[in-house]
Amino acid sequence: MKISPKYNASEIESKWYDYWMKNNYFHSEVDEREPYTIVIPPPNVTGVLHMGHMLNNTIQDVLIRRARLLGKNACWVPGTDHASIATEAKVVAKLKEEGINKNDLTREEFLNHAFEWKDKYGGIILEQLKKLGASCDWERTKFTMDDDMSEAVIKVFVDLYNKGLIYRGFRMVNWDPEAKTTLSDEEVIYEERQGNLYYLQYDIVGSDEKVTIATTRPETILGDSAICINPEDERFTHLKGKKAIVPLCNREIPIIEDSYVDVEFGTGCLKVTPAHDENDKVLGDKHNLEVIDIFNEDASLNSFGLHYEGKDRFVVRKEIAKELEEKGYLVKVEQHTNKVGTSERTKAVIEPRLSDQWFLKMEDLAKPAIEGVLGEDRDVKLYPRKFENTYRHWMENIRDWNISRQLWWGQQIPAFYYGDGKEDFVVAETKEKALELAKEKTSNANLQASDLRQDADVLDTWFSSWLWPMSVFDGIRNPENEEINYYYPTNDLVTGPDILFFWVARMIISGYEYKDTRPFENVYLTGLVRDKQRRKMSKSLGNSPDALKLIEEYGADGVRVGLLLSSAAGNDLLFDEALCQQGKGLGNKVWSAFYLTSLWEVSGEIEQPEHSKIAIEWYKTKLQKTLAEIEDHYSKYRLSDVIMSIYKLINDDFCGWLLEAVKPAYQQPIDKKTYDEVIAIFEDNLKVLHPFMPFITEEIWQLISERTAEEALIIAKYPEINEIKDSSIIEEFDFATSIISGIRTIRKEKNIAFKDAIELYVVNNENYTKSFDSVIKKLVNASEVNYVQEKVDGASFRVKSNEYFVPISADSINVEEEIKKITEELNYTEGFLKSVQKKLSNERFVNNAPEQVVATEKKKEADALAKIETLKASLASLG
RNA sequence: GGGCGAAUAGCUCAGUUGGUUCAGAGCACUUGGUUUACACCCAAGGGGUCGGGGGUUCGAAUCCCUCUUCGCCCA
Repeated sequence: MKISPKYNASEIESKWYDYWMKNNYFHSEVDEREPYTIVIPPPNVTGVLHMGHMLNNTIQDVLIRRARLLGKNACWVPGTDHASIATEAKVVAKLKEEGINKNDLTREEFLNHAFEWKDKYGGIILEQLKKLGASCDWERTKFTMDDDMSEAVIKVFVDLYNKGLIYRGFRMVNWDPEAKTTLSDEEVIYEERQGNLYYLQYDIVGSDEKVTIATTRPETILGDSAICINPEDERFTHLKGKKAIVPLCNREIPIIEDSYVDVEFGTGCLKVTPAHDENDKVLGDKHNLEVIDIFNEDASLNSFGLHYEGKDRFVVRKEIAKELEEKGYLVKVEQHTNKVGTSERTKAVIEPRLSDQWFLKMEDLAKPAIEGVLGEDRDVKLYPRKFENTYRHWMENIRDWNISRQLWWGQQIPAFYYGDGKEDFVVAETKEKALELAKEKTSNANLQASDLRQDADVLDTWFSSWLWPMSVFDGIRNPENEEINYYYPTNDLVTGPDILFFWVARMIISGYEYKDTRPFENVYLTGLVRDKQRRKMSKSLGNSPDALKLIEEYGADGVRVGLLLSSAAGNDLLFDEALCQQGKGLGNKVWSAFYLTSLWEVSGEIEQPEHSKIAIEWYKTKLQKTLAEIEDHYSKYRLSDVIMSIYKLINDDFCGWLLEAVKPAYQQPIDKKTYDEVIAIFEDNLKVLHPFMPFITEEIWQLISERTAEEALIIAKYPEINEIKDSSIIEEFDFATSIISGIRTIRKEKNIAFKDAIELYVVNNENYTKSFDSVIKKLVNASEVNYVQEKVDGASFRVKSNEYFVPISADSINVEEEIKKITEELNYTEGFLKSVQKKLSNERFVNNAPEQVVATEKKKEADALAKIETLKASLASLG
């Protein structure tokens, strides 16, 4: 068959993806083989592929494809996450564009819009993953709000409630006034903001005294319920037991004492606003203070805001400062930088707010998950290990998880209220069951379903994704089903360290709680993808390349290799398109090597030449050695080292040395034995490379010979890894490459064209094998390798204590230069010898160092001495 | 403010229990070359006081102390 000298990625990639799909290679079913399972970190259902996804999913695909080649039953479960806040925000924004206000819709109407949106945009990202070559079992695609997935979530909620682990609490939460919902601590991003520190004067009841406090939020004075001083602070002793008057609203508040107050900060005197600050809430509880909430849910002021009622907090901040100034309460304003919490999704400034929320008690649940990761047997292993410390710190200081969100898009909390009392509710999986429970609890048999009102809140998105590895196999609803028993626990999880706590830790927790086992054995934490200037890739900076365009330009294979070449686990990846170029370059190299073999005319008539025989023998050993190295890298999840080893194997060893050694002369046929062996080697190379470059390897595999569907590369058998009994051939070959390099250098220095054959003379002091002479002759175009006892006139070089001579015409020999070169080499070697001998003459070294270390030093000494002797002999003959 | 981690070639990083895998890789750079697979190529080469200082040791990139700089997480 005629092979194109150029490789066309985009055409070939879609061809093979279709072929793989058609033959159902990605699909997995329970069978007797060993399972290998990965669940995808479900991307947001409305998301589009970005560089982080590319990295992440390439790694997963490499692991899955490798497992498939190793004969395991590989199952990669794909899916998407409903991403409550992010998606709801997008739907609200879209409705707004259409002139529809969310608040004018019923819950059902809104959800209809949301599902419409999801059906339209959801899953785009999964289609994009296919372009990357992701070999997911698409028949298993899941969505965190599928009916069965939601059922599992509700079941778990009810179960945890019944275990007493879920409770309702009036707590200070992070309130996003824009999305009008609670955020978990992890969804709050703290930013440094330039603000003001306002110094305000409060009058003291029954005296002319005043007290000055400093605050960054003057609008909250309307919610003040105390002034607090440090009892040790002598400046304020005279205020003890007195009362102050809040400016503008003229409320009397107590002056309390607490050592919490930092005497250094501001005036050393603090206003206490329990409704609007976490620390103040603690103080308020301790001192039994009134709680005055001055905000509406959109952070505009309510009736406690007096004449500011209805105005936004930031507007009020400016206006109230002005009013306070006019009325003489404002002493001064200082510039002040403080950290402000903002919403990860809406960017709105977070308002600490007291409200009724649902919480999950974490302390006991976390214990097995701490032991699982940090215990001695490392039941769950984190790669790289440095994340274990971070994990420990978080898990040991874990706080209860606020699982309710004031949204509609998500699983509605299955709590049903039958009255107005705080405890007038029941928790059940369905309304029917709830009614039964409510009847029991109230002893009111006449209670109707219509009397029950379900909690309006939904559950935090992570409350569904923390069950992901179990729920995708229906392991919550049917805990003993065949699939969960087979595929769970899964093997590897690949994700970013930014969701170590959001997601990974919680899956570990739920795994131990519901299956009493780890959810996965290994967690590979990738780094973040950054640009060359180390900036995070983001839409707003516009520094994120279009993933699909990259694939178009470099091919999926090229992008995959480019991404992995520089991404050691846990290290940030500084993305540079040049890396994709390198990836594409490897593809071209492989293709061109294949093209070369396709040009060969094979003859059964000729014998295998010596140089081919020995080179193939060497490569086979080298391949085994590399396979072992690769295995070691895989076991440590060092995928960038794996691909680098493969890169060197194919680029240098296979193309650079082996093919050059066996390549027949122009228009000469190749012997059949060599051809067959090279093709077999090529096939092994393709298998090793397949997980990284699935498309081009399959293409070549199928072109090498006609294959049935059962013989496709994607399901081929990975090369066997055998222990190398004798690796001396590798060292001998390395010696040969040094000789070859030496001759190439001479050719370059003396301007000898490659087509002009040279003669080579050797003084074989090392007693080095002659096995590779045929290879050397071929690769340097030497007509003869002559073994001699004495120096020969011409250019020379040395490998260890062996001397090599290439006779050249007398006028191109520069004796002075030769002398200089050899003298330099001699000086270096003598210096080296000196340092070795110094060591060896140190009695303490000889007595204390291990025998082997001393032995190697002695060997160094002997080698150096031998070399010095040859160098001196050379000098003598020259001079 | 608390915790964790990092600093090695121009860049990105390896370097495991102190000693032949100890100063390495890839890229970039310089020089030369079409040699009938590949210029998306090949060959040869230059380049580092292992962040600074101190200590332990026969021996330190590696262990300890200290300083400097940077990153991440949490409050």
